[in-house]
Amino acid sequence: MRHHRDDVVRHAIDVLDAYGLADLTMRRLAGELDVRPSALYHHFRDKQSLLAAVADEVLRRGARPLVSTAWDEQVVEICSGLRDALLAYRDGAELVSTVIAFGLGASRPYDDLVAALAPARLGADLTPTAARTLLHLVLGHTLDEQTHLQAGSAGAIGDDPRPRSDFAAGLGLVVDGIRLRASVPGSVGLDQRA
Amino acid sequence: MRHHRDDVVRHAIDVLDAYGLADLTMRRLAGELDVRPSALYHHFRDKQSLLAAVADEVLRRGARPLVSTAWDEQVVEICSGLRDALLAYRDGAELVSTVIAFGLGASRPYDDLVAALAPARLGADLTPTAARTLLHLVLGHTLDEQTHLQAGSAGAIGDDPRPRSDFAAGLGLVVDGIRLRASVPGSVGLDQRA
DNA sequence: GTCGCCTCCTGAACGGCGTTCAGGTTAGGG
DNA sequence: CCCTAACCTGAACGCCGTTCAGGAGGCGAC
Repeated sequence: MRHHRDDVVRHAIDVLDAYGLADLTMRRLAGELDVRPSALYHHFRDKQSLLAAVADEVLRRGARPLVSTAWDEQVVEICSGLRDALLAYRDGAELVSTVIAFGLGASRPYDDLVAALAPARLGADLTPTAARTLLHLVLGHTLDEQTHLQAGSAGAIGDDPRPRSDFAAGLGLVVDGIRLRASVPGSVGLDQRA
Repeated sequence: MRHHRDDVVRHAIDVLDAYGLADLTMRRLAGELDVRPSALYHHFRDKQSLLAAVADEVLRRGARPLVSTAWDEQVVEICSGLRDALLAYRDGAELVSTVIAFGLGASRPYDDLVAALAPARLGADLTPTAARTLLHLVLGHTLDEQTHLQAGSAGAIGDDPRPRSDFAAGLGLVVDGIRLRASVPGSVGLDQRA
């Protein structure tokens, strides 16, 4: 049976989730598609491009529409949604982190953050900095979290799991820092429990 | 000539700086030491352990004593020092990031941050969270920065370099967020330019 | 002085990886 | 029905990390 680009990406996600990023190899993926490895190079220039497409698909599947109107709540939504998307597949955080680090794709979360931060009217050119800071926090934290989760679910112990809502706490830290520089205060002043 | 563990680590750093992490291979390192690859396995159980030792040495070489007394200034010192250490060698940020992510070593910066944050008396168990948040910021940012720096110094253009003091701005964001939760306010209230 | 030990290393192999390329096959529109 | 483009094969290349049995060499103990 012959495949298209999308079939390859779909199967790649299956392999990723079943065997992990280290075992997401061109040969194994080809085997899963019942095809010779060289066939994959008809669809992707190299493995990096494949991984970029896989990362984009992981993010696409995890995408949710924003429901908040205040910029700070939107930021929290985007970051939490990104974390959920990364946790949805084995090694998702590692995959997306490397793709972003090499600048090959997965730029959607950054763009969304910049858009959400725009109404805050941060001073100078602080908006990209804030967006990157948030992105680094989410990627780093989720990578940590996922590594420890998977180390725990395998036999390897010796690593205490992360506290329950560590993510929310770290994110709150950064959002507060951003809020201090905002000309438009977001939802601060409203009931924080709302 | 026969080598010790430390010779191997030293040469590994040379190879890292000259050829990059991707080309820091057991075979190339062995070649540089004028030795067969299998000889390296007398000194290190596997490549991961080697990389952990290399990361530790990179951090050790970059270590500087703290000069500040206020906790928030110490935090900035530690983070800036870490960034400098990572930038001192090619792919330093990528190396240390992966070693930390896999939990194989390079725990010094985290421990230092926890120690520096202690006097702030953050609520609940927020100290480890704050330390990790800072660490993720520094690692993520520096990885970004170094990637773009090296992409620029190679022929590959198309990527705008990061603004000059983007790092300090992002760090300030997070430190302010932490300061909001501190029972001991650090150097706030003193002249910020001091 | 030589014996034995411990450290360091060799030589050779194993299985796996990403990637290339010339050429075969097949589906689907004109 | 044929042609073209999309898709794939088969075979190879040069890397990689890692293992293992065994050889060499310095050095302290006797």
